[in-house]
Amino acid sequence: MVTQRDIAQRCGIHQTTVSLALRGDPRISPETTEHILKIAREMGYDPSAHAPARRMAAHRHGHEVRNHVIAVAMPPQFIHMHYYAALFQGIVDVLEPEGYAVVLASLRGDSPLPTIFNRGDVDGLLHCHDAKHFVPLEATLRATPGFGDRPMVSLMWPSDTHCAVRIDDHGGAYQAARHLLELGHRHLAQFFGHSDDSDLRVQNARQEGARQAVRDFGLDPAEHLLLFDIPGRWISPLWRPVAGAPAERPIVGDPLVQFLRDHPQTTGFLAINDASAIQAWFSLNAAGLRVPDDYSIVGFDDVDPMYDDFGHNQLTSVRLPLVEIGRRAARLMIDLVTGKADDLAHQVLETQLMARGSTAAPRNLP
Amino acid sequence: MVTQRDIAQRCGIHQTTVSLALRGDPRISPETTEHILKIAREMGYDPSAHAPARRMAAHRHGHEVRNHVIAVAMPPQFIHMHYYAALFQGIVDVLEPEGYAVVLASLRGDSPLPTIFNRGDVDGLLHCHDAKHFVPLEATLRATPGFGDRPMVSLMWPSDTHCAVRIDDHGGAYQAARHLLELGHRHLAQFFGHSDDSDLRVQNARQEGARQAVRDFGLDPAEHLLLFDIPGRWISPLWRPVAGAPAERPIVGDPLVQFLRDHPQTTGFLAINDASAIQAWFSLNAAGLRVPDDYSIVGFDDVDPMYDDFGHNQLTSVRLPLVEIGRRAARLMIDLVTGKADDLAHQVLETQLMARGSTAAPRNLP
DNA sequence: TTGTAAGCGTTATCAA
DNA sequence: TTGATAACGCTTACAA
Repeated sequence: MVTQRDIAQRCGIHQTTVSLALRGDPRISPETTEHILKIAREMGYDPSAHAPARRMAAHRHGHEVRNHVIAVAMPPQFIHMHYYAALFQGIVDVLEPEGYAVVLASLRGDSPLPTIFNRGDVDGLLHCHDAKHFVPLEATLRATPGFGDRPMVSLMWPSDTHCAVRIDDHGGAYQAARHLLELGHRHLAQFFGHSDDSDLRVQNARQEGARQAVRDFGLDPAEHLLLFDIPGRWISPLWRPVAGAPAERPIVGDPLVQFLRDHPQTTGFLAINDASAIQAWFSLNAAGLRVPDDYSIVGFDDVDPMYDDFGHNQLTSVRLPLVEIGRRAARLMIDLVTGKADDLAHQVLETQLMARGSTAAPRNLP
Repeated sequence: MVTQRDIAQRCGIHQTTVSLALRGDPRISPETTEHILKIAREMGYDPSAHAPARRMAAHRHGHEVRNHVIAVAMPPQFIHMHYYAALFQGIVDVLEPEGYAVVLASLRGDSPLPTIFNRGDVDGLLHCHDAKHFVPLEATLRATPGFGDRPMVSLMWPSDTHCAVRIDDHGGAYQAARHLLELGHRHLAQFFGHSDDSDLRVQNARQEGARQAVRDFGLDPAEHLLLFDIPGRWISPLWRPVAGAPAERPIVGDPLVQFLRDHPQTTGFLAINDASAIQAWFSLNAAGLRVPDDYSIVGFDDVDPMYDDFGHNQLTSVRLPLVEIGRRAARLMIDLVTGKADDLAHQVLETQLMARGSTAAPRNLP
C-alpha cells in the first residue's frame, strides 16, 4: 500500500509537499507538482485507499467529508411495485454515473439503523414516506451523530421540514375527472383509501382536483362526485412473486357492486391507483357488468397494465412522471450535498392523462 | 464527540484501559470494566463514530474490518422485473435485521466503480450475472485494492470461481415437460432464447431436463421435443412504467404461428420464462387460436401472472424459490464475511410446478 | 516555494 | 491488572 511518504522518499522530498501537490495546491511549483503526480501514478498511489486517515485529519480540522453515498428509504414491499421501481430507476439513473453508491434502507423501526449511518458514511437520504410515517425516522436520523443535519429529499410526499419533489395531485385528479366528464359521464365516484395513520394532504388534493373539474362543468360536486371507500387491500399490488404470499389472487368482493346499488346513476370511477382500478374492473366483471360498456374506470399512476387478450393495455390512467421525479430528486440531492442548492427547494411536476380502453361514453343504464 | 480519552479522564484512569474494557478484554477486572461501560453509556460514547481511527489502528496491525455493508449487483432494468425483485426481497430480508446495509451497484462498465469499493467499505458482493458477463466485473473487482479477495456469491448462475445459490434447472424443465406429457401432449416445443454472449449452461440444463422427461415417457426427444427460437424481445418484461419506454405493448408477431404451420403436431409449449409464455399466448389469441383449448403453455419462474377477467392467474408455471434463494445467498454471504463458510459452497434448490388454467389435455387438431 | 511539527482516536506491544 | 508509548497516513498552521 503506497503512501504519500513513499512518494516523498522516492522524490527526495517531504511528505507535506506531496500532500499539497496531490491536491493541486498553488504553492507548489508546477514542475514539482507534475513530477510528483507522475511518480504517484507510477507507484500506483490510490487516494481512496487512505480514506480513514484523510477522514481523521479532516475531522481534526472540523471539515465535512463527502462519501459519495446516498441512502434511499422506501416502504416495505416497495420492490414489488412498479410505482417505486420507476422512482428508483430515476434515482439510480442520476446517481450511478456520478459515482455515487446507493444504499437501500427500509428504515423500519424493527431493524437497527445500519452502522453505516452512525459512521457518518452516508451523505444524504432520499425517501418516499408520507409525513406521518417519516416523523419518527427523521427524529432518529437527526439524533444520530453520524447523520446529523445532512440533507433529505422527499419523493412524492410533501414535507415541511425538508426538500420534496412531487407531482401535482390536484391537476392529476382534475385531468381524470375532466376526461370522464368530457366523455359524457355526469355521476362520478372517486375512490378513497382510508388509512387513518397516513398523511391526507395527497388525498385531499386529489379530491379537490376532481371537485374542481366537476364545478368547471357547471355541476355540483356534492351531487355529481361521490366518494367510494375502497377495501384496504385494493391498493396493494395484485401479484407478489413471493412463495406463500397472501395476495396471489385479488380479493374480488362486492362492496363496489353494493355501492352501485345504492348509487345507480354512477357511471365513472376515479381510482386511487392502477391496482385499485383493476380490482374494481374484476369486481364489475364478476357481477356481469362490463367496462367500458357499462362503466368507465380511470386508474392513477399508469404503472400497472390491464391487458386485453392481445396484450394491449386497456387501462386509462393518469401517468405520473415517476422516473423524472426520481431523477430530479437525485439531482437535487447532489446539489444539496455539494452545497449548490437551498435546503427547502420544492418541485412539483405535471401529470398526463393516458386515454385507453377502460373509458368510453356512458350508455343509459337501466 | 466523546472519545475514549474523555471517558478515561472522567474515570481517573488511562485511555488504554478504557479501550480494553470496551472490548471486554479479560485482563481488565470485571468491576473496572462495568464501571467504565456505565460511564461510557452515560457520556453517550458511540464506537461507530470513530470508525476511521479504528480502521487506521486495525490497518496498522494488519487486520481486516467489517463494515456491515454488502453490495448487490443486478442487471440493468432489474428493478422492473419481479424475478429480481423476489431475489432482492430475500436478500434484504436477511441482511437488514442483521444490521447490514445493502449497496446497490449495477456495475456496468460505463459508470465508474463507486468510491465506496476503493475505500474498502464493502464487505462482499452478491450478484446475479451469468459467467460471461461477470468475468470482466470480477477482474475489475479483484484488481481493486479496496475490494481485493473479498467474498462473492452468485445468485441463479453457476460459477467456477466463487459460491453460488441457484435452482435445479434440469428438474424444473423436467417437471414442466412431464406435466404436459401427463396431460396427454405428445409433441412439445421448448422455447429457446438465443443470445450468443450469454452462458448457455442454464439453457442446456433445461433442455436436457425436458428431454429426460420425454425419454422417461418412452418417446424419442428428437421427434417429440422441438426447439422454438423465440423473438429476442419476448424475454423482456411486458410492461415498463418508464415514460416513453419502448416496450409499452408486447410485440405480437407471428413467428410462433409460422412455427405451428411447420410443425402442426405440436400442442404443448415450454416457455423460457413467464413473459415469453404470455407473449406466446397473446400471439396465439391474435391468430384465433386458444389456450388451453388448442394449445397448452407452461411458463417458467412463476413471477408474472396472466389474469382472466376475474383476476385469477391462469398461467401454469414452474415456481422458483426465488425469495429463498436470496435469503440463502445472503446468509451464505454473512457466513463468508464472518469466516464461517467455505468459499466454494454451492447450493441448489428445487422448483415446484404450479398447474393453472393454461394447460389442459390436448384435443385433436385438424 | 518547501520543510517541520502537531494531532486526529484507536489498537497492540511492552513495561510496571 | 493497569499504564506508557508508538504507530497508522493524512491535513494544516507555521517556520525556514
